[in-house]
Amino acid sequence: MGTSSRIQAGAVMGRKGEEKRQRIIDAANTLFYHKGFTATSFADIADDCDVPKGNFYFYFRTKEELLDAVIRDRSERLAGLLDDLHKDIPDPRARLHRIADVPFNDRHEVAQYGCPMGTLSAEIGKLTPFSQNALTSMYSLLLMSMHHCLAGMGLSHDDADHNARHMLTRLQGAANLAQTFKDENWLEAEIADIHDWIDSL
Amino acid sequence: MGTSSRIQAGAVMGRKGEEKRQRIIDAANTLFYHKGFTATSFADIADDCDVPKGNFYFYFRTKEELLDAVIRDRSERLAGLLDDLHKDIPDPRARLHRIADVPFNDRHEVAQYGCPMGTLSAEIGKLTPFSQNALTSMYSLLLMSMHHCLAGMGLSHDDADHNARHMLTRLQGAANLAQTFKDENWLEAEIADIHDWIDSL
DNA sequence: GTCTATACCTTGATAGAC
DNA sequence: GTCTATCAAGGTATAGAC
Repeated sequence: MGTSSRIQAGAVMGRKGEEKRQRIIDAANTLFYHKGFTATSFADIADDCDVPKGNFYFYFRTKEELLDAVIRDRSERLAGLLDDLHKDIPDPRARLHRIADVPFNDRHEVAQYGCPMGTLSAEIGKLTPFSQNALTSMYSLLLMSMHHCLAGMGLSHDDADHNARHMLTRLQGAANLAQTFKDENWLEAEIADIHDWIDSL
Repeated sequence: MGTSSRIQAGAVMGRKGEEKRQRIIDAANTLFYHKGFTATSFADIADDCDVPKGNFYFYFRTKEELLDAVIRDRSERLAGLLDDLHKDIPDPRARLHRIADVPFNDRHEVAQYGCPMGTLSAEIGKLTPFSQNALTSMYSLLLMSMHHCLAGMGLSHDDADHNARHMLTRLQGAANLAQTFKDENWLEAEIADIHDWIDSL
């Protein structure tokens, strides 16, 4: 948090400011997910977080900087989630099953809005390289977690690499098609297959 | 073509008009793919196709109608491509291999802009149900072609369903992640795996 | 430090001349 | 039928009062 505000607008904030900044990020996070980055306006965000839109520029110099903060915030949440799984579930295979279930747990939203990372990445990848790094490092978190599980299950380094990529690909594709067809069953079916595949390794 | 113009603006056009309408669709098609639907303005399209933007409304009542025409145009191209494959390659397994190679053949563009259908679907799915049907019927074309190949390879109806879904999921995920990482190798690696998988069926 | 008022630009869409 | 000129609305961003 201190890290991310350093590279944002040079603002020095008190406790209240930090809290307000977070409110903006939270509202933007949801709206970028539900409507997309380009289709979301500052007015939309302002309505949702009760901060006047003119005030946004005290916390973020541009819309892209807000996007960056949103992605970093998501990364931190994902890192926390993966950390928790790592602490709570020592068995690597069981843990991998739980990772496969992450999108399934949100299947209703995923069928409506797609994968929060995948849809944003698809949009941003066309627009600007600005937040490219933040996005790929977020995916790398997932890949590393999967890799760690697979290695723990006895796979070689190369095999773990290969299968982590494979698993992420399937999850991403399932999320995209579940959204396209507005059908959670697509996600459900493919994730069920992934569970079988994990057990076959 | 006659069919699609009927449901668009009530315009009656001559040969020149049809040709101009097609120029608009072609330019919009490329720009929606490269920049996204929301981020593409009529001014952008007008610049690329040498038709004054005010004139667009003679051919399409709204931007959404233009989008619809773009998707229908893509559908016709895909249907033609699949038809050609069907005529040229009678062996179902060989044909399925060729279908798997479709995104691979455009790997350079896919690594930059993602899957033309998948990225559009991810964006549009959040905005409006307007072109939902046109999009899903386009995916259904692919699914049916895959299903037909799989059934021809001796799989039961249910197995063919299941595996067509699985294959489409992998292709879609591979395209998304290739774009995210700006890395054609991701696409290449996953499609290589799909070829192995096809041969294992 | 925080927020209001607003500038300036681009958007999708329209009206009416040719 | 085709296109130019323009609209009202909404976009991001800024300047400056409190």
